[in-house]
Amino acid sequence: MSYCDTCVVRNRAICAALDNNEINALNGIGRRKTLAAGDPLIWEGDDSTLVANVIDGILKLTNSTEDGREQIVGVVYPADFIGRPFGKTTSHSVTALTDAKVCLFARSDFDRFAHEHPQLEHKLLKRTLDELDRTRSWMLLLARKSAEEKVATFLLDMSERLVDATCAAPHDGPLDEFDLPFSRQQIGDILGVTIETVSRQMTRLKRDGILDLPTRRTVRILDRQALVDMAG
Amino acid sequence: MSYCDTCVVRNRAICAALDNNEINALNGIGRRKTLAAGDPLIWEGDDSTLVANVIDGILKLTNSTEDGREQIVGVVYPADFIGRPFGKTTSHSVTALTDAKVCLFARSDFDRFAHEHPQLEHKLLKRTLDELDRTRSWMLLLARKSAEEKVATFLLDMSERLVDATCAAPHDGPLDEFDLPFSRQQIGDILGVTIETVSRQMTRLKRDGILDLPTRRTVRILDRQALVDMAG
DNA sequence: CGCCGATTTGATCGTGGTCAACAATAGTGG
DNA sequence: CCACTATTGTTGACCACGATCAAATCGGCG
Repeated sequence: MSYCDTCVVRNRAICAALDNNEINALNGIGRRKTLAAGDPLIWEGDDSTLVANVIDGILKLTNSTEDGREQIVGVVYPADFIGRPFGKTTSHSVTALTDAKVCLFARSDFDRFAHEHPQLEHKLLKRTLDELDRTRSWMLLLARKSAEEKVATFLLDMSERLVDATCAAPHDGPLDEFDLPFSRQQIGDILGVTIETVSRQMTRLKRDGILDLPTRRTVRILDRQALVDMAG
Repeated sequence: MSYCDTCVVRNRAICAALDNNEINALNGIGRRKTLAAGDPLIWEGDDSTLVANVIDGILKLTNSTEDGREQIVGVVYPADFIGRPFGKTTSHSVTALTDAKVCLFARSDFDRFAHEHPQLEHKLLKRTLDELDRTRSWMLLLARKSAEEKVATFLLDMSERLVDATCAAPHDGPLDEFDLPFSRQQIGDILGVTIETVSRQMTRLKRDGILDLPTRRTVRILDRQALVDMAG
């Protein structure tokens, strides 16, 4: 009897590539860990000794300059994979944004296991290729878009990404109302702007009737088309 | 007798994972293609029907907004892999920056071949993970660094990346003199700044005695430490 | 030599950063 | 449940960096 039997991401994480025997073997080398919001999991520049699957919660990947400027270079959701297998060092920090549960492996154990299970590597490869595409698209936003375009793009992105988080209704398509899993500071760190700029743009969107902001964390999209036009 | 026998990147590209029999099989589904500087290979949003290995030359990967702003999201060198296997669409354009030679595969052929050769997928996975790390580091630069820091970082990056291009001396370490494979416009597109800003920063570095710029494309680093300090 | 594209240089302007004050919300203990 | 505090978010004033527009200069090539 393994933890995995009851794992909510069993069929969405890379583990979906494995049959029951294999899952049991994997279970033998992994362990669960619970993180509180704000807890670090991996530090930038650490030796790469850990990899993990996200079971529940949201975590951020960050890079920082020596003088403390921080950039969020990725956000991981349940079923996503964390860490740098087959390599010596990790180039970014991983920190829980919400309370989170992860399934943790020693990198060396995972590397060995992956090597013996090509289907697992295949899943991981697809995931990594997807993530690379997403990351590259984000570069265009960071480098070329105005603050207005950044915020509009971000909100649209969220309304799509958070669909399975709110697994409530089986309707397709993006959400028109959702709770942001980020503070204003974190949104700034994602978009490469300051907290004040995020705030000003949000206020403006509300004033123009494109959004409603019932609470600080809640967003209701009133005019999606306007947002799309604005996203550039 | 296959093309691959004489391929200069045979032992550096992902093909290095294959033995001679396998290489022959791969050779059967690939073909060489020559590109002139400026030639496009793949268009953003195309159906993903091609993948390739770079044999010689340098190519850029770009994303663009509808209104024509362009961002270079990646640069590929000999032995690097191009394209999006196991997926439906490519999210960026690929264009030759210099005259180039590539080894081209139909995506479906490559996908099938890769599936049957886990060692190949493994190499590709490592490469993709490396590229993802590099891309994420670049996000910090795009989002948070000043023009001065961007240019300094870029020059240091070039002095390291171009080492094997100039396979002349067997000395390790970065180059202190090299020819940029990019125009000022392209440097701007990599750093997310305008051509004028690149030019001004370069001029300033020269005036301060940190660089010498014998020709428009040649860079000689006179004070590497100053550049490092400046890169932030 | 003369042409054309690439680059440099200069002048001006606007976006978003910075600094500072204020407001709202969440969290804590009486 | 409310007062009090700490934290987070909002708003305003000002300024700097880099964009934009424009002109001059360089360099390669016929």
